[in-house]
Amino acid sequence: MGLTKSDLFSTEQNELALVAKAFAHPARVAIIHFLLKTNACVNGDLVQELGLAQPTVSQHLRELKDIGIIQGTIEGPRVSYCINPVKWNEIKVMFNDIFDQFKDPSLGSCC
Amino acid sequence: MGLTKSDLFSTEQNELALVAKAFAHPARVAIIHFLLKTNACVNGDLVQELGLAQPTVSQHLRELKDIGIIQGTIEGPRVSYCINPVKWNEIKVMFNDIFDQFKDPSLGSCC
DNA sequence: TATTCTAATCGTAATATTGCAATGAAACAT
DNA sequence: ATGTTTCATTGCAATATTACGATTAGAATA
Repeated sequence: MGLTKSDLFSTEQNELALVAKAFAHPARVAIIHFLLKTNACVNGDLVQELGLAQPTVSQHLRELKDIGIIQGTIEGPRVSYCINPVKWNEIKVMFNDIFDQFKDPSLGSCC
Repeated sequence: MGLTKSDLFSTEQNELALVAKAFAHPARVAIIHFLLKTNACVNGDLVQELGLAQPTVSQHLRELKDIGIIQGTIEGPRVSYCINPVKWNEIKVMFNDIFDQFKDPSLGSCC
């Protein structure tokens, strides 16, 4: 069906799934990488960097913005995007919460 | 088009995107949560837990298995799934690598 | 062997995602 | 004002994902 049954799951589970989607496409990972490296950039730079058409890049940027992981400000005819520090930290905490929940059962593990 | 242009991106970017997909659906997050909590379980338990049909759960399990984040062993008529400790650690490192690449520009940030 | 139980697979329908050409909007320059 | 530059939006085609009913495969048991 392609329709996720969000109501079956907890708010945390839905939220994590949403945030994970930011990283779930290589183009968006590449955008995040680039933003981390340059600490601010514009759409045009990314079109060069990624090799995707301008509307495609713009769309990925909007998704990242909707998720909240990046933010943008208008600079004359350009737009500057950068990582949202607060959200970034929230996401980091969310993932580390999960990662740390796993206790390696070194004493006779499961399967 | 719906066709990801993987060849435009680096191996790391594609790999991270692939792994992120494990977390990019609330049902899979719920499965991971459950596996973390119980440290091993079977498909049937998950059908109860998730409220999704058995084939749907089975499909999500296979995706998680394909990604490598979980592993399963046959136990009579049942299958026991659990977290793959090695892969789990790899994924943890991958995400933390990215998370730690961000230096908060507290001194006059970007946008 | 026949039955039963559990989970995987197949087939299919519906929705989501990815990508781009064309177009639009906003700021700036001439 | 007209053109230019930069990015967003629209509209559409193609592929991917999600979900489930029906069926199949495999193991345990009667």
